[in-house]
Amino acid sequence: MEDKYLSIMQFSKLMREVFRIIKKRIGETNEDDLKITPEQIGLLHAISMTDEDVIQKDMAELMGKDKSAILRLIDSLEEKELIRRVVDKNDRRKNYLMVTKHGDRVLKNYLAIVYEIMDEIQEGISESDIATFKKVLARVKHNAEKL
Amino acid sequence: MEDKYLSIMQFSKLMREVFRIIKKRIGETNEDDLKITPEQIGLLHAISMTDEDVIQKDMAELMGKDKSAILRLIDSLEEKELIRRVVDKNDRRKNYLMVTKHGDRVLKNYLAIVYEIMDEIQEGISESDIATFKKVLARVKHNAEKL
DNA sequence: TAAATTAGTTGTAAATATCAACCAATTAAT
DNA sequence: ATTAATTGGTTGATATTTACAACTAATTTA
Repeated sequence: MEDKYLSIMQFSKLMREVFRIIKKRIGETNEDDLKITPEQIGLLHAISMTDEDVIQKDMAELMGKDKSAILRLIDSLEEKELIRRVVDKNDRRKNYLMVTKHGDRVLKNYLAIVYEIMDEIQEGISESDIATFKKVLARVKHNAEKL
Repeated sequence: MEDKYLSIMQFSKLMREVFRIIKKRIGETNEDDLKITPEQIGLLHAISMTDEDVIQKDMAELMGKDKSAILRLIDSLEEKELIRRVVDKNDRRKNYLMVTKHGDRVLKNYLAIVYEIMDEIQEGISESDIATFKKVLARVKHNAEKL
């Protein structure tokens, strides 16, 4: 009956599974810098990926979270010296979010582990199926944004 | 560079987006019974879907969470009278988890909304692409379980 | 019968989230 | 130009979820 639908429940579980694997691998490296929560790395990654410099408000919108939630994530990233708040000279209400060198390094190392896992997780799946998967995902994302 | 990989970060964001939409739609219905968290409905759904009667330990394994986390989710579901704990007569350590009529009703109504959203979210995607998507997902899940 | 295992519970602590109230800086309106 | 409104960020309060460890009670195994 629900066969034609993507199952959001199964999605959630898969995500938990993947983050469990990431956590395990990170633990094995003994690199304390990498011991960072999914939410924190997600935000760091998002800040690092944007084409333009961003302020806190931008990230709240981009991540689809309340500005206070973002603020606290930023606090935790700043405490770990992975990013820095830089006040806009022209509009002193705004904090630009800058990734530190250390932040770059940590992100890179983290992603290396993630890609390693992704390689294993995608084993046996053809490139064209991966492409289709990504195409569907992009479309779903597009459709979802309008709702 | 990271083009051949599925992006776990984007995945997370999409999931948040979908749950945001669900929450919004639920809010519009004004049905208080449906105001239930994603984790709670996820567990209710999982309990309802199993072929055999399950105990708490089973759900912890199935959901990939600590047994105490499951226990507290069960507490919250029981408080809302969506499920009931029933002690096994032969082994009094075990609690079978039974979905109440009310629980069935709430789950059904919730899923109706989810399916409605899924219809909109899958618009413009061919059935064969959806099928491929699900195939990939199943394979990913399978691969992930071994790690 | 004693020891080990199993299922569930409780305490504690951390992380995340939202909402509302608030301040300070900036912009718009009268 | 002064007041009013808006904007970006912060704080406080509260709720949910999670894991880990220590524990109890019931059942099995030795």
